[in-house]
Amino acid sequence: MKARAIVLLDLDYFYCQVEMLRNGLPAERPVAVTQKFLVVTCNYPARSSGVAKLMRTTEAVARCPDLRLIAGEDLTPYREASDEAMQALRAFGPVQRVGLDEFFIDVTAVAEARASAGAWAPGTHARAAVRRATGLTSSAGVAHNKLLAKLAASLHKPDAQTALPASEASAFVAPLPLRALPGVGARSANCVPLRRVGARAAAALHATGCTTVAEAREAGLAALQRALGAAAGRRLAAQCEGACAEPVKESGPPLSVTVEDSFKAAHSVEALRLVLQVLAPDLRRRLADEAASRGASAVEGVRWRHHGTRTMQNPTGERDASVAPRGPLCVSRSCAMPSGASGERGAAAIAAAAEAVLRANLRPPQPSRPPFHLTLLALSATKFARAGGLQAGGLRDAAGSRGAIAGEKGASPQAKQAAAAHRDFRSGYQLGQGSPVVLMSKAEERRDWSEWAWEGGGEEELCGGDEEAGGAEPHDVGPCFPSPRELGARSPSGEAGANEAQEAGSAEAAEAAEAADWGLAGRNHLPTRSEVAPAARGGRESAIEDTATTRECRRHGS
DNA sequence: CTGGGGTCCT
DNA sequence: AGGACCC
Repeated sequence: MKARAIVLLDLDYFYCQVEMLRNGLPAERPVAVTQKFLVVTCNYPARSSGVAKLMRTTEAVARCPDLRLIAGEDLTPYREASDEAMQALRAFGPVQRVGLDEFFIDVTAVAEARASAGAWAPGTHARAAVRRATGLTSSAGVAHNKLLAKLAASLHKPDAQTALPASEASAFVAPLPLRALPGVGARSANCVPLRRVGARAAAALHATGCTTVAEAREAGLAALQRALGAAAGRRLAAQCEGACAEPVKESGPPLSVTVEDSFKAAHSVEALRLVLQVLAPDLRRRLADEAASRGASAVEGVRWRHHGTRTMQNPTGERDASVAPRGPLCVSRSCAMPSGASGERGAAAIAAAAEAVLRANLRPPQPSRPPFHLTLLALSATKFARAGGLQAGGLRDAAGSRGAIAGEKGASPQAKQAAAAHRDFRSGYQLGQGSPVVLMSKAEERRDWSEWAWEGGGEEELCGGDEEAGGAEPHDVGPCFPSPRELGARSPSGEAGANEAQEAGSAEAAEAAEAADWGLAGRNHLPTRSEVAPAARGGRESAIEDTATTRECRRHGS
């Protein structure tokens, strides 16, 4: 394959940085973005005080009394910032978005075009463009393929980048734990107790005794394919050499749109209807947003989760069989997506279709028992028609989407009531008298949680080694990639102060260095095994989203 | 006292 | 349709 130049750009502590910009907070101020009772992301001053992602807010404040907490339930600003960053990056080549805060860019063509005019530094320019467009700092990895770009990006952050020369690829990946390779998840690696690993593939991989890339490499292709199957084994073997032929797959409009909510319990169709009254308008609105390219002629999927079925915390799924039939974690069924109606009538049609699916698939009520016990409900739109086919019918919604959405800003009283009731429902609070919704009392809730508790502690303990690796300070990596003069690069965009924190080196020198590093000529000091391994999985931003609360905020116009 | 979305593979 | 993986 022709040599490529790939950039992985990762927006630093994404939600938190967006909020700091919006609120004009100084960089040194410790800040955390919360959802419900959890810190979902925080900036580096907060981290240095011991605040971590997914920490309870009470614990975070105890560790860092100065911590500024910002509610981040409304994802709208994050979606917008992500879109703006993506737009800015399109100038550099095809862009593949991963979550809201990561982007692969294939900069090969642009790099070749610029090469004749001298050295060109893709990571430096891409990060400067994102900063110019959004004000956000980012970290990047620059390499010949997606695998190495992704791994390199985690070596230096925030507001830094790492180029990884192809000549170093093999030595670079060798000491990494297998789990560090993208695509090798908890079920494929042996970092979790085997009793949680149902896949025979994982057991087989574990049986090979491989925990690091170097060991897997020695096991050989045949062994990996026996363990993982032909395709996955081949891919893993390639990754173990630092190779990755996977192209940057340009992200277009989404292939599916899902809205979902989880809750303690829904025991009645009435309760589900209440949830649907929130989910359906949200799905319809999301579809209207996307409709310019696909419209409403999709398939509607309805997915739900039975309480007590197999989960990560409850692998065997053993529980009260009266409300928790044995079976998969989530059940999904689909039906034709109602099309043609817009606005609230469209939402009502979606809700009605979903309710019909649920009624047809959930066990009918029994006299003395709750008919079911669902803990999650999702609506999704998939299998979109090709753009050409839509213009005629379903797209009416889309054509007027702007106006329609604006017109919905003030939600109807019914919608507001449904939203408020739904919020209460999620929180476990009682609704007014005569409510048809079955709610759990606080006592029931507690009992329920105790039954869910799993002996031996939580994920953190089980994956302690992994967590430890994730917490490693990127700058402990030591002298390796990139060279110090690259870190000193100023923005080549000419924007004053774009990288004011960085000191030495001209932009030209930095460009030459970076260009050399991802190209053929560069030769960097190699990190030692112990330096690289812990850092390789570090520093990823969590992108936990709480769209239920987001919906409420948006609906209530705040 | 983890989510809510996504995509891809089987 | 169900998982496994990613953020």
